[in-house]
Amino acid sequence: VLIPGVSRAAEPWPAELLDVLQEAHARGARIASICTGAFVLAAAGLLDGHRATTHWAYAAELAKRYPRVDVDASALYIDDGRVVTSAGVAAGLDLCLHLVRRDHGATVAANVARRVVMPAQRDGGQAQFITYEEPGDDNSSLEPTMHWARENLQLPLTIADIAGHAAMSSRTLNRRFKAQTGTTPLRWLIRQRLIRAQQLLETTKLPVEEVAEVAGFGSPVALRQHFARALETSPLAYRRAFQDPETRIALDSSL
DNA sequence: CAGTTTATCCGCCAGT
DNA sequence: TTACTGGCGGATAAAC
Repeated sequence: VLIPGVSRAAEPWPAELLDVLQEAHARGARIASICTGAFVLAAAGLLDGHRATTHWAYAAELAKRYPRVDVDASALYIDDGRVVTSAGVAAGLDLCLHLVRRDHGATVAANVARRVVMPAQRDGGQAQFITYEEPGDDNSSLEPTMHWARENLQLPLTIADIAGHAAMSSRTLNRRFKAQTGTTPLRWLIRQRLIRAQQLLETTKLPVEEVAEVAGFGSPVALRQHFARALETSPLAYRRAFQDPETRIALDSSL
């Protein structure tokens, strides 16, 4: 069940709506909200005791009106298992893509992202204020460097290497990276490597050891640790779940 | 999994 | 004066 951004003028929400939401949640449905939709979920009590986010301009009010909700205004979206909330409308796209990735794997998500013409790289922890479009004509964009880094993931890239490619100091790279993407270079790099590893696990039969190497993790241990932290699974379990996305989707829809 | 080593991040600040 | 860069060092996170 997806609650989109709604006008706050519509409060109080119809009791029937809240009932339906609670009922859906009780029988195991996954509930998501975009932007101010989080207020509806909060009113239904579905966010009590959970971490959640909303548009940055409303975060303070949400936290104040619903003290039992752990509001994190800095996140793009927060997946708390059964309940998923996202920041402003653009972050809603990230949330939807995240759900696709969770259900169908990184390869399918990448295809969807390409089809709807959006970049597929943002994770939920990223800051809210970042735009999709690059400044454009000015030459301050880090896009070429990020592209280069993605092409060379298998190399043991350091921040100094990346800064070197961008022809600036590490200190400046850090600052500019944060301004343009909302994350730090290393976090971004690890996420790119994880996505690459996911795709390799889905579409190839390479042993985990080689997947780790090709994705640029220094060791299979590093891959497993990052996998566990970000995806809450192991590489092998992930492969088992997503090895053949077509088959899996067919099976799911036939159930 | 825990302990150690190494790399990254970020506030502060001086320089252009 | 404003806008930006980049070195320094300690807190913190990643790699080993």
